[in-house]
Amino acid sequence: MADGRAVKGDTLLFLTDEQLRQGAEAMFFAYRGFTADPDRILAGLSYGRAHHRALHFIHGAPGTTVNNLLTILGVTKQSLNRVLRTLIEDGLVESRVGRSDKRERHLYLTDEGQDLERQLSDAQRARMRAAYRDAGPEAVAGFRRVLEAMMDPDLLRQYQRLKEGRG
Amino acid sequence: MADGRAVKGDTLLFLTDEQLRQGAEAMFFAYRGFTADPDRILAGLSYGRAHHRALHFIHGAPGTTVNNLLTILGVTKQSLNRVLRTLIEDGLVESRVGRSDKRERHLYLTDEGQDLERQLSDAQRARMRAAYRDAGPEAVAGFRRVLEAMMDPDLLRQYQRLKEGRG
DNA sequence: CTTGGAATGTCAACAAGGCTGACTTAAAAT
DNA sequence: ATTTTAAGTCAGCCTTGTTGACATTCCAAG
Repeated sequence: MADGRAVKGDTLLFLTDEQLRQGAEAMFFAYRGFTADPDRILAGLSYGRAHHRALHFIHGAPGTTVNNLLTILGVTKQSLNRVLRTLIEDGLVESRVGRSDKRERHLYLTDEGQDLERQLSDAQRARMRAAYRDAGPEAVAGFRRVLEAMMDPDLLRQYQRLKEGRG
Repeated sequence: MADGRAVKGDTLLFLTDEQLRQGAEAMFFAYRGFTADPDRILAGLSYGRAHHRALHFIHGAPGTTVNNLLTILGVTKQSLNRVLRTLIEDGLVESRVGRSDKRERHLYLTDEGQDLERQLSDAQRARMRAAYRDAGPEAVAGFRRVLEAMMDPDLLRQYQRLKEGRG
């Protein structure tokens, strides 16, 4: 029906409310698909999505501190601590006292933690790879561009600073 | 770094694991941005994301049954019922006993329900519209294509059947 | 017509994972 | 020496998932 309307200065409105609504629904259903496979794996281990997120970001920035992780994940330290405690107790994550600043705890995945993280991310990547293949390279570029425009820019900057900081 | 590798038959691998990882993170951060504005509105009303979802899909398919909604939302009927009960008590949703099958309850938004739904979807659409504008029409098309490829196809079909059924 | 099974929705209780607030400990900064 | 910061803990609350038990209604097989 109402197809894309072309642009005019910056008052451009190339999308109707209905198209935006459909976009929101697509986002909802796609996110469900996106988390479905890891969720299935986690369910059998008495872990949840919160554990997956912790493992993912520790993997991506080994040696990161608790405080960094809090900022990235956007949860309270009490909430993160509950998750982190079980991961440490179960031997998936190691917490080392900081050398220069002994107040800090630096977080690392153990071999066992690496294994689970890989299992989870393999499942998730398989789904994404299939979706990317179906949609094609140009669609993927657009996908990434829209996602980036949808993020909170402050958070994005913080995250990039974090990753650069530990090369 | 490792840029897109071109395709070759169907063993195409135009993306590295690292690029897929970044895609997953983008999805995570973008979803946070996507839900942030409605969440803020809901927080002041002692409602949550579950209420938003119910309002959204009742708006989109007025007269739908509880069972339909369960399928779409992917939760148990007990979970949905709690949310629905508060919405009905608060006068945002009306539940009418089915005419032909009295076991069914058909759901409608009241005027007040319409108001809140609109407030929430306006906030969400504003964010999406901004992201779409930043990314441009071609990116949006790609975005939609990837999202659709990422959904559970069964669920998608069910949903489309539902919407057509009450065209 | 009756009866048993399936579908639909409700109530109760529990768990995960968010949250706030208050507090301790240790180390760093002033 | 004092204040601030990083991390952790305990207690308690809320939302939103889950199962299990149950009532109602419909429909189909006997």
